[in-house]
Amino acid sequence: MPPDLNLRVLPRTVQQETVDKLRLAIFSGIFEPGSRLIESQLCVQLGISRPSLREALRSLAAERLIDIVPNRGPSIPALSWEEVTAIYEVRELLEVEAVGRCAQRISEEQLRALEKALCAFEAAASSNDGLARVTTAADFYSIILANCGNPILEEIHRGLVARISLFRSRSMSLEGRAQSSLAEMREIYESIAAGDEKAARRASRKHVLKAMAAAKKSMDSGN
Amino acid sequence: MPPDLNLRVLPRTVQQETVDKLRLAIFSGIFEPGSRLIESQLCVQLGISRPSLREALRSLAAERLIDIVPNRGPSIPALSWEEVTAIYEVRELLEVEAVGRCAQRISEEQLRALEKALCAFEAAASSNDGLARVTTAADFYSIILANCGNPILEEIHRGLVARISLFRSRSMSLEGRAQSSLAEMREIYESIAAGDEKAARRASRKHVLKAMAAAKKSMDSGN
DNA sequence: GTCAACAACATTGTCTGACATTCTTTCAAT
DNA sequence: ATTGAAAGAATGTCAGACAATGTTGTTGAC
Repeated sequence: MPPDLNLRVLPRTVQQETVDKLRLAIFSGIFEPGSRLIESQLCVQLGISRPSLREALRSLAAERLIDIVPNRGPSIPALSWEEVTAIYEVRELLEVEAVGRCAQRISEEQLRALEKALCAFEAAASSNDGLARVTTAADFYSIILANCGNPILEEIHRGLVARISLFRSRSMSLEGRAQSSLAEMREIYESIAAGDEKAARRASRKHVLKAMAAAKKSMDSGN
Repeated sequence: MPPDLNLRVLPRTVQQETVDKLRLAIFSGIFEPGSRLIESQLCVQLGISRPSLREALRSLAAERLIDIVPNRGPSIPALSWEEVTAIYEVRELLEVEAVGRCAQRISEEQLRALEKALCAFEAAASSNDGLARVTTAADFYSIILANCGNPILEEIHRGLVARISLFRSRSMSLEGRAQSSLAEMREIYESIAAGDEKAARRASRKHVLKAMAAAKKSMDSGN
């Protein structure tokens, strides 16, 4: 028997579907930060039973995508700027490392995929579709992280970025941010394509720092 | 009213207690890696109902402390060496950063606490109490991480170390590992005490690399 | 009118029990 | 020995219930 033929189709359970749906809902910002999630309401809206919902909520709480206070139930975290800063700092640490490794080891094929993702973001950056900007940018990173050679790094980075998804989408709709973001991402891409690890790390660090500055700006401007 | 007086005693729910108990049980290695956890058995052993147990299991799964495969249920992950390596690499990234930051910002008081933790580990290292070695070593890091100034870094580091707790305790009982570990930790402590960030980072990196080598050795030696 | 106590309501935490679906194992037949 | 089918075990999911806790609104006192 071929040893690693992973053909098994994982059945999707209600619990998993629910986690995915809620995660997406949180990303899309339909829940106000700080607002509470009422189990009974969610059950009706999602068409599932309370036990299934509660299991899904525990998963999300462990991912830090929601807070659960005993006897008060789940709510959307209202991140302070200190927390956001802390997340961006760790993100920088991980992302710079990932970009550096990626520059050393990415395949031709994946590099082409990365280029394609960059083009997609370029198109989105010029458009007015806020959602498209965020998702295409996410695709770009996702390819980099998938090629850094360390799945744990990838996993943790994904978790961190998820927690600040709202800030990212907000700051991405800041005047001019999409364009400068594009420039920074192009620099990252060029460095990776050239296999220049040092330059790639530099570009990546610059990009994260600018993203953090933009997030702060969007946060200060009240919105 | 004093604004930030966080006096609220968070009630502990059955679910939380269960998560903690199971986490501890996993750390202590009473479950064989790869072995399955049977809900009905755990319910009886923990004296709780299935819904509560299942919620706890979802939390642990999100922390990657257990695997859950649909229709097969939860099991203890059997980490491959590749995965362990990946975890150690990210741990290095985070821990080196934390140690470096800690060297710059730790208070006198916390420094004394760190020294005390080091002494506790020194005592444990000379003893034959395997559990004490692991816990005192964990205390030492925990103080460092708590003083790195970034709670996210701390949180993620804790999660990562949890996932390789078994390897850590195994390698710590390797002949001579505790003593060399002590020397490395003392070097870290000295650098932090001297406020020498560069040296602290160097010492930390060396320590993690040696720990990883020890883990590999203990893994290869079958056990 | 403002504030505090209290009652009514809403929500969560937890359990029991049930059933369909999906593994897993056993055992018989080829 | 391999295959196949049937029995058994375990999980996924739901419905309903009730106590404990939080929240809200009302009443009454000052």
